[in-house]
Amino acid sequence: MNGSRPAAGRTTRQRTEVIALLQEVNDFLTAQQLHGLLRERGAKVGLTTVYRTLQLLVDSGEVDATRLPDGEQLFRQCSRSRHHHHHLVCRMCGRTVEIEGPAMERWTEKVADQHGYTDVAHTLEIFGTCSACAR
Amino acid sequence: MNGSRPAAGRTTRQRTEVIALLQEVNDFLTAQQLHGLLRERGAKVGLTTVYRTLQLLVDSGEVDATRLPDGEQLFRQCSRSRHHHHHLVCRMCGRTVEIEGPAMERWTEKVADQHGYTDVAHTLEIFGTCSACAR
DNA sequence: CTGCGTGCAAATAGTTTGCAGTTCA
DNA sequence: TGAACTGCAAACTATTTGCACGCAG
Repeated sequence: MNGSRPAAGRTTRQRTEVIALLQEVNDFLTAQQLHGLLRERGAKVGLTTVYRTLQLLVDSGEVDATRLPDGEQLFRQCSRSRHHHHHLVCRMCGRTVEIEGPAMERWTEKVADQHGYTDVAHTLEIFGTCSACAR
Repeated sequence: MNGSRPAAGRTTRQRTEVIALLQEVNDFLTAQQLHGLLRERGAKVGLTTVYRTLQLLVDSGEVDATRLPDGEQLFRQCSRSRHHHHHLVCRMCGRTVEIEGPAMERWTEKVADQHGYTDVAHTLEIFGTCSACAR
């Protein structure tokens, strides 16, 4: 229903760096944090480029994007397995756990269907305080 | 764990108008749309006040807030029954259906618990195309 | 070569804040 | 009366866009 795939574009130094960092961190980061980290490690990448690259990656489905309750965007390289899942995020330290819930997935579709909605999608985020922060 | 309730504040003309409109519309609106509608119907309310009132209502739990995938905030007077629920939103026309899923609620808590997360909360939105828009 | 990609600065858009005047209790 | 509320304009923040230059293919 959505054959997005190519969207690769050129292989530039900055794109490589952004992607590399995303793979290393393997956690949610805002575009700004990402940009900051890149500069720290010496990579000369403009904030603009970070945004543009991220946008590209999200469009091609290589990166997941969410929003903080505060509204800022968070990016993470996780759909690498192209596998749909959700996140359990610590509201204190941000530690994230990937979770799945096939039953829940089915439930959302069933509900949407019962109300006559098609082409269903959903977003689910679970927030909590992780054991380390709770202490 | 959270006995929020009072937070009423003063009863002013503008607050009354905002609340009245929210009750009438009973659907998700952005602060700006709300402001626009208020002006149309002659109510003289400043955008600033709309934002401040909405913030107040959200804090006191009288109003629900979400975000468009685009990032803007949406407000709706629905937790009136103080009952936790979610929404099934048409991505075309915005038509919204309130839904519940006790089993799903329990599931999120169980998952969070298994990972040692406490003080759990979650957000879930289901997007789809309603029957009217699908035609 | 030649057009996609980059980065700076300026532009947006939504939301918040400072402050003086207004109003509810 | 006097603290809470209002509204305008200015401030902010995150993100986007215009444009000239540089580099991948």
